[in-house]
Amino acid sequence: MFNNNSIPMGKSQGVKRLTLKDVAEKAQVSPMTVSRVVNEFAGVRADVRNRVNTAITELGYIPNRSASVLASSKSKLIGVLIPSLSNVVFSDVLRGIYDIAIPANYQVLLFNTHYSPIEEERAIRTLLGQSPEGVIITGGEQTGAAKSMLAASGVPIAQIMDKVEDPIDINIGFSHFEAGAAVTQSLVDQSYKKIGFIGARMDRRTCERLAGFESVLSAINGLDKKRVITIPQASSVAMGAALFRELMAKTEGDCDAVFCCNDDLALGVLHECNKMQIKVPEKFGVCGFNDIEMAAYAQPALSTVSVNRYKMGSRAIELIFNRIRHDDDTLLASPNYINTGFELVMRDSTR
Amino acid sequence: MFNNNSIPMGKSQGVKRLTLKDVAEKAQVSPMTVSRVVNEFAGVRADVRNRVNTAITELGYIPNRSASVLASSKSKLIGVLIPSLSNVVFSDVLRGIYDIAIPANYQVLLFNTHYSPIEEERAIRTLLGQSPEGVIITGGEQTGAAKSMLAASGVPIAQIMDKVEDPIDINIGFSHFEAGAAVTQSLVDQSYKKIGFIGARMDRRTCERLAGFESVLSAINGLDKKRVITIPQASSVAMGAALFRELMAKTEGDCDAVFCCNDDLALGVLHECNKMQIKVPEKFGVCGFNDIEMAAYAQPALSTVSVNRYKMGSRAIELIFNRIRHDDDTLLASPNYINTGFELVMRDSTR
DNA sequence: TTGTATGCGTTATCAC
DNA sequence: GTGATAACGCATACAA
Repeated sequence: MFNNNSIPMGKSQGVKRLTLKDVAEKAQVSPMTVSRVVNEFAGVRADVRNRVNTAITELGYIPNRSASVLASSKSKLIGVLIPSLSNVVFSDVLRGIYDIAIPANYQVLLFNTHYSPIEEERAIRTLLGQSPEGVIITGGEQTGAAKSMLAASGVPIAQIMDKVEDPIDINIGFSHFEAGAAVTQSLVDQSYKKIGFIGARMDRRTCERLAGFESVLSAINGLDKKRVITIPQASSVAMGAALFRELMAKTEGDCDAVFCCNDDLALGVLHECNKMQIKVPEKFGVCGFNDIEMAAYAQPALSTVSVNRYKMGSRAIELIFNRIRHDDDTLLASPNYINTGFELVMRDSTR
Repeated sequence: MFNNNSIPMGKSQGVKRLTLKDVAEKAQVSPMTVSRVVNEFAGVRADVRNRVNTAITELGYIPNRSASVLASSKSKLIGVLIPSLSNVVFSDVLRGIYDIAIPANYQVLLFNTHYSPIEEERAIRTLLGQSPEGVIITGGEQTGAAKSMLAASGVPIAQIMDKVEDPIDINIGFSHFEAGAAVTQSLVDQSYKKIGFIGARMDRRTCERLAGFESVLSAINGLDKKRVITIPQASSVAMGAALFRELMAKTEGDCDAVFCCNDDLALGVLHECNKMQIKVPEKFGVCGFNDIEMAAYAQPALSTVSVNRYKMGSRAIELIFNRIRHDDDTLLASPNYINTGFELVMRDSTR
C-alpha cells in the first residue's frame, strides 16, 4: 500500500450563495414570481416562466431548503433509524424505503443506532430538529423519553421489523416469537430430538425467536438449556462457527439440530459441519433465519425463514405518506398494524 | 400472510413548535442566552445555565435546525452519494463514514444514485439545496453539470472508490485497472492457460478491472474474447452461476480459470462447479473480488482481492473535516489523492 | 455576563 | 397574473 500525495486545492469558502433575488433581478420579476416558478405553481404566464427558468439555469440557482423549510414548515424529509448498516436485513429495508421516498420527492435522513436505545434517543433528538414529516424506527424498545418525543412531534411514526406491544402510531412487522416457534415445531416434526439454539447480538427480535423456540420445546419436554448458546456480540459467519464449536463442546455432541438466529451464523455452522465431517441433514439439522441470497447456494442449501424485508420498508413509508396526505381525514386513513408475515423455506440442511 | 388492521390514531398536525423564546420566558432570560446555552458557549453564568437547561428539559425544547442553518450557514451536514444500497461494498464504506461523522456531530444525508449519472445529478441538486459542508461521491463519472455544481458549491468534495483521472477536489481509492491486472497476472503465474472473465453491472470500476485483465492477457497473447462474459444487469450469486454456464457453453468448456468482477458472482461460479463436478482449483481456477466475509467460508475457500472499504469511507470524511477546519490555511491542508490499495488473497479456489 | 437589533432566504397572505 | 410585506426561528454583531 502506498499513497500518491499531491498539493491540495485549498478551495475558498467565500462563495456567495445565489438567492431568489438574484434570479429575480436577472429575469426582471419579483422574487415571489421566481418562487412560484421554482415550486411549479400554476398561475404564472408562460413567457414569464420561461424568462425565469432561463435565468435559473444560466445562474445555476439552487433553492435554499433551510429557508424554505423555515418559512413553510414542510421539510420533505423522512427520518429513518436502524440499528445496523452492515446487515443485509437493513439494506433491503432501506431499499424499500428509498424506492418509495425518492420518487415522491422526499429525502431520507438515516441514523444508525448501533442497537443502543441511548444512541437512538440522541438520534431522535437530532432528527426532530430537522422537522421531519415522518419517522421510521426499528422495533419498540425506545427509551421513555424517546417515545414521548416521537409522540409529541405530531408526525406519523412507523415502528418496523417487529410486532410491538404498545405501538406509538403505525406498526409494521411480524411476530418473531411465532416465527421462532414455527421453525422449532418444523424441526420437531422432522423428528430431530435434541435441538439447540445459537444466537448472537440478542436484540429484542432475536430474544423473541428464542422464546418461541423455548416455548415449543418446553411443551414437549425437549428443552435443555445446555443447548442454548447465545452471545451479545454481533453475528457473523465466523461467529456461527465458533458458537457451534461451543455448542458441541458444552453438550459433548449430544445435539442433533440447531436453529440459528440468522443465516450468517447458520452458514458458519454449515462450514464447521463440513470440516468436522458431520453429515447434514442426516446426522445434524441446521436452520437459519432471513433467507439471504447465499442461503440457497450453501452446501447443502440452507433451510431458513423468509421475511419481507423490502416490503416492511416500502409499506412503512407508504403508510406514512397516507397519514401525511389524509391527516385530518380519519376515514381515509390506513390501518396501524400490518403483519408482513414470514415463510419457512425448508431446503437441504434439514430433513 | 394476513393483516391485523385496526383503527388509526389520526394525529393532529397542529403541534405548535417550541422556540427559543418559549424557553427564554420560562427561564426568565433573553432568547440569546438560551441560544448560548444550547450551543454550549462558555460565557454563561452557571446558575443561569442551569435555569435554562431545566427549562429546556421541562418543555422538551428541540432547536430548529433549519433556522439555525439559515442564520449561521453551518449545516453540520455531509452529503453522500453511492450507486447502491444492496451491496456490502457500500455498507462498509458507509460504516466508515458514519463512524467518523456522527461522533463529530455531523449528519449524513445519503443518496442512492442507482449507477445512473442522471439520477446522480438530480441528487446533487437536491443535496446542494441543503447546504452541506462536504460531499462524498462515488467515482468520477459525473455529468458535466454535476461536476460544475459540485465545484461551484465551494465545499470539499471527495470522490471515492476509484482513482479518477481529473478529480474535482479530494480523491480516495485505488486503481481497479491495476487490481484487475494483478489478479490476472497471478492466475497466469499459477499456470492457468485459458482464463476467462465474468462481469455484471459493468460500471466504470468493473470495466477498469476488465481492462487490466485484457492488458495482461494481450501482452502474452492469451486473450480470447469468447472467454469474456459481461452483462449490464446487477450481479448476484444466481447471476454468477448463469454467466458461468454461458461461459462454458460459449467456449465449449475450453477454459481453465475465471476472474469474476466480484465475490457474489464467484460464489455462484463455485456453486455451479460443485454441481457440475468440476474440480476447483485443479481443473478450474476461480478468483473473485472484494473479499466479503463469505469468501473465506466458501467450499473451497475463495481466492479474491481485499480492498479497504471501511477506510475509503473513514478517510474521505476525515479529509473533508480537515478541509473544513483548515480551509484558509493551505499549509495545513491534506493531500488530495490517497491510494487505499488492494491485496490479493489467494485461497483454495486457485492453485 | 447578558440583552437588542438585524438579517439569513424563503413562503403565506393579501393587495393590486 | 404579479408584487409588497411580514413572518419563520435562530445566530451574528454589537451595545450595555
